[in-house]
Amino acid sequence: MHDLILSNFAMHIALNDMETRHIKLNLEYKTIKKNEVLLNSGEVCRNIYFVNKGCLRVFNTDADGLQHNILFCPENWWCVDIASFSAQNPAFYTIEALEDCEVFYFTHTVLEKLYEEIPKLERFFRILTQNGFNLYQRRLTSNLSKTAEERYEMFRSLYPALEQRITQKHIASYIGITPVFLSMIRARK
Amino acid sequence: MHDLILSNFAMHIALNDMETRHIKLNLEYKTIKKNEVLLNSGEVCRNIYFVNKGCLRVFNTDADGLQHNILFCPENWWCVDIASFSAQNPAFYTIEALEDCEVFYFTHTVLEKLYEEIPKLERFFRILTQNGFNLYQRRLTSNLSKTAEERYEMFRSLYPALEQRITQKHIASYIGITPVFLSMIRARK
DNA sequence: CGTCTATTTGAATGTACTCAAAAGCGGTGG
DNA sequence: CCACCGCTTTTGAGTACATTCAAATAGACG
Repeated sequence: MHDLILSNFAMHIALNDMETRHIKLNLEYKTIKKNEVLLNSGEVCRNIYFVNKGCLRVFNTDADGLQHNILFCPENWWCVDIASFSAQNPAFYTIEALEDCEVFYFTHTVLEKLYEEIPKLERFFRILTQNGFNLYQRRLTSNLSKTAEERYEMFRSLYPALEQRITQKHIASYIGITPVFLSMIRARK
Repeated sequence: MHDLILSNFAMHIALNDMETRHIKLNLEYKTIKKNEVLLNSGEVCRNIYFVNKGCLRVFNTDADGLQHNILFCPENWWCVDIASFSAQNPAFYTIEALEDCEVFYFTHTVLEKLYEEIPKLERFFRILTQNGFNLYQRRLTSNLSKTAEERYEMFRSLYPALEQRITQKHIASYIGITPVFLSMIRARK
């Protein structure tokens, strides 16, 4: 049951048996249905989620009521509103299930305690944050320099399996165009 | 001389006299001339810079040879290609001085050593990375949802003093439009 | 003072959006 | 299992936002 998340930790840190057991004990688990909301914009983000099965999306709703997806989290991804989680203040983003999901999560309180008990975990999440920082920096750069068609191709190579699982309207929102225009891009191939 | 950088540390961590002295001893200092390059895309980013005076820009040059600014670093900002610095592999970005500058910096080797000696520093840079992560996430969101004119207003409110110091062409590149179009936006006010 | 670069202005073009209508698709209930 | 409803995708026409190219003007720097 914990295979995926343990292999995820192992990507950046080495945990011994005792640490592994301790982490498992502190890890919560839950299943959520498609369209269920894990975090609402305006609420405090109390948990950091690991997607074991299914797919989440992170989006913001702008002043005109339009939704903008900034991230998809399929299996093996971590998902959180980092600003809200780390400062425990109201979230800017909403997190919602695109499919039925199974997630593990740490509450903020538990994670702070675990940082003391297993300092390696702090390192793990620092690396995760760094990678995310870099990912967004790169995406910002490509949004500044590339056309919608090129961004669509980038999405397809970043998430090759995901295109079949989520609707075009969500992909369009992620790359920053209207669903109508995405349909036109796809038509001219 | 160290006033600004010490107050910057104090924003997130409390250092005692001994730690402060130790950090000062490990901190390098240098002055650079306008247009001088601190890091070239393709080189390994060996240093993490703190801007004490002047202003740096971070940009990437795309396949067509066009430059795209992703960040300005005036006084009191940290500046680094985080992916290159943390993994010590070739940088994606170039860092260049927009004005004559004074910078402090840690080399990668020294910082790794300092993390062991003063663990609070690891915390400091984790928070810095988190803030940066959040900043880029927000900018990505606003680039997806706002027009050029709105993004220009956002730039002005984020960097109020900077507009007078840097050229329009660099601002245009930062908000992702051509200098010509920025000039038109400014004209219709 | 002259040269080089940045900015402005104008016209033509292209990229992406809005609005509207039709077609496709998935889930639900009879 | 089919019919219906709601949502997504497609298609088309007209429009707005932003770009390119070109030329003129202004500014910065040696």
